[in-house]
Amino acid sequence: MSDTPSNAGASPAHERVRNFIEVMIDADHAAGRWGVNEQGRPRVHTRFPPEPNGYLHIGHAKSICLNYGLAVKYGGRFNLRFDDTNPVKEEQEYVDSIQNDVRWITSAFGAGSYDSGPHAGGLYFASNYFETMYAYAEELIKKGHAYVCDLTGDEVSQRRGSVGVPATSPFRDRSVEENLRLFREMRDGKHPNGAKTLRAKIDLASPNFNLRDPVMYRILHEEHHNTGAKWCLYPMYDWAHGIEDSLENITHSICTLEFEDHRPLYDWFLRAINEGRTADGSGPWGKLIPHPQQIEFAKFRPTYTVMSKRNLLKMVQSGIVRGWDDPRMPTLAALRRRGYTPEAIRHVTEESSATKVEGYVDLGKIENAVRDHLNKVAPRAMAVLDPVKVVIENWPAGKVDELDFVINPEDASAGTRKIAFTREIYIEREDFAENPPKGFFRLSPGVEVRLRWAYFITCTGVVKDAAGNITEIRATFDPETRGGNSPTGPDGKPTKKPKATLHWISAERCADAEVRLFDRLFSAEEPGARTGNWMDDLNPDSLKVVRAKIDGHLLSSARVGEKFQFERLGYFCVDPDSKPGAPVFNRTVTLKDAFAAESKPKASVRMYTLIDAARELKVKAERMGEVLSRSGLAEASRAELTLDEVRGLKEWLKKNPLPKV
RNA sequence: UGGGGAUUGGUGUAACGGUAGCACGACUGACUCUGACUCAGUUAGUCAAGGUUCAAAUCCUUGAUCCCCAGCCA
Repeated sequence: MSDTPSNAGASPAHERVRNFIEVMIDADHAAGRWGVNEQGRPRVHTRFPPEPNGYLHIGHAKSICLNYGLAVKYGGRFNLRFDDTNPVKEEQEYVDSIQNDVRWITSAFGAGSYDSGPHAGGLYFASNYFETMYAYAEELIKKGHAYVCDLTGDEVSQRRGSVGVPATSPFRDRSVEENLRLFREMRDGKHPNGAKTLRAKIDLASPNFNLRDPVMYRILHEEHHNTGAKWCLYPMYDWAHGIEDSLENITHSICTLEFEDHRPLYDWFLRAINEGRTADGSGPWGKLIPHPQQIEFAKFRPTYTVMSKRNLLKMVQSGIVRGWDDPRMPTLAALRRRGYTPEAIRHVTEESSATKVEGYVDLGKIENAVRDHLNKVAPRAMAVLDPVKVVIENWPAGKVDELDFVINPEDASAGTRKIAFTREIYIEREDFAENPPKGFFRLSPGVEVRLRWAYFITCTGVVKDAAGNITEIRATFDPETRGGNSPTGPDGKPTKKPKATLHWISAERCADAEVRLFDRLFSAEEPGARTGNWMDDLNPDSLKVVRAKIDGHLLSSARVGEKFQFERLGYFCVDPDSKPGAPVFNRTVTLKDAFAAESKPKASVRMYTLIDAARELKVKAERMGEVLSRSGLAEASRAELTLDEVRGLKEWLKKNPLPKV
């Protein structure tokens, strides 16, 4: 992996550490498994296999980066495969959006994508393998490993058995001939939906319920987005998936943790197909087919959001958000629209590494990754979200001074451009205080501040309306400070050092723009943990729209998708809703704000409340520390504590143990 | 109560019988024409109890807690 600027999201630190999958690959390689590629490295061929039944979200991005990253790291290949075995839930719209999103995320590697470049393995559809899968199924019937079952779905459920009680099916012992005949009838549309299934004959008493004769095929008289009306018989995931991997000669079939107890089934199916097959193809069944290794890892779950397709769909359909790409959503389409970069997403997903530990990823960590990347690449501009007018009393009316504005202090090659300074300007309302609180060092009466790249000004007074609201600030400028530089004394050192530098906009040369300020969609780290209903934790203020004063040059030059840092405010991205002359900006993320953070109530202030809450946990005090460390989330939810508060509480308890009971 | 997983600072993650390290956060300070960035420093951890060993996060035993599993979804 190179360290090109486009690759800046990847820190060398975490590339040094191998995740458990890489450890496994290296160990397998040492044992001679999988063979080698052209470069003599372990052969690695991965895939990302989404079902096209929804939009991809940031959790999928982790899987994409993991799989694609492995291919890049080992000089292997990566396939995008649609696992489209259930026509009821799948749509072409999703097929299109997923391809777009996978291309976008993989672009962060600077090494092509699934369909171009050195690691392109190609684009595949499980539905294109239906014929082969069908042939393998007949083979299993002939080998006595599968049978047609006439039980209905309800009957199967009733007969599933339970812990220690085996399942039953009266159709288990049909002859091969009868099974074959019935299975062909199923394929030929002779039976209605649900009338019959093909089941694998494994073990009705298995403690692993997935092995209690799982269904391989169900009848679904349904149009498929790819195969149309050709089939009315569709394979189930467990039967289909291993075959898909095998046909594509995948080495490592990476999926999420909930499939761990499907792995025995994955292996059973592949072994059943390979039974009687030989390396050279001699014998009745032909050549052995590849048997990939299924590996499971924990999902990527950010705090302050919901991730399941069902819930995301509900938000879209109920109008909580404006669509799948509403910038508040965790979908990749939304993140892209909001201004996130694929490099930042890659960085944060890789930083959390592939493990088997299920946890949450702080949303703050994700936000931090975008800040880091955008700080390096985003050109600066000035905008005032909540303007208040400042009149420079000693600046001649009508005079315009063209000053130099540094486009990106982090990138000297970005250069400078001109900005206009005039008698009337706007500054941010929160940058002025008539009676400044302690620690406030922005503009207030009698105080001198610097205007970024412009002049030092000193506040001389305010103008108020009848209600006492400040409508205008009066100030004077210092002509010796042009460009924002202090005059220097005889020793060459600056004679003035204002404590604050404010952003500003010329009132005479500015433009108006809609700016959409997003906040987290939910007010709880784990929506629904408290009440069981995630809707209860919706943040009513997740979207705020303001009319802002922006740098005049942005009016004509800003293009959809373009990203800026509005100095001192955050990173912003031009939304597709923009019209010529009427740009719309999305706030991707704010800048860190140490002053604002300091103004928040300290955790210790609320500690007594927390102790009370802790007692209400109704857990023995002597076990409090343990309970909080292990099941803190659930208990805290019941006590309506936030995670931050639990952390504070844990620290407090360390220093002040509660009395033993 | 069956099966499958998991547990290391606030969070995430390394260490694979031999110095518990890294990143992020938080806190201090320095720097600064963004209260940003950057830099320096501080803070803080092996789920518990036994056992094996010169030596245990790592091996053994017992227990605790959390997650997943009885779709003709994936």
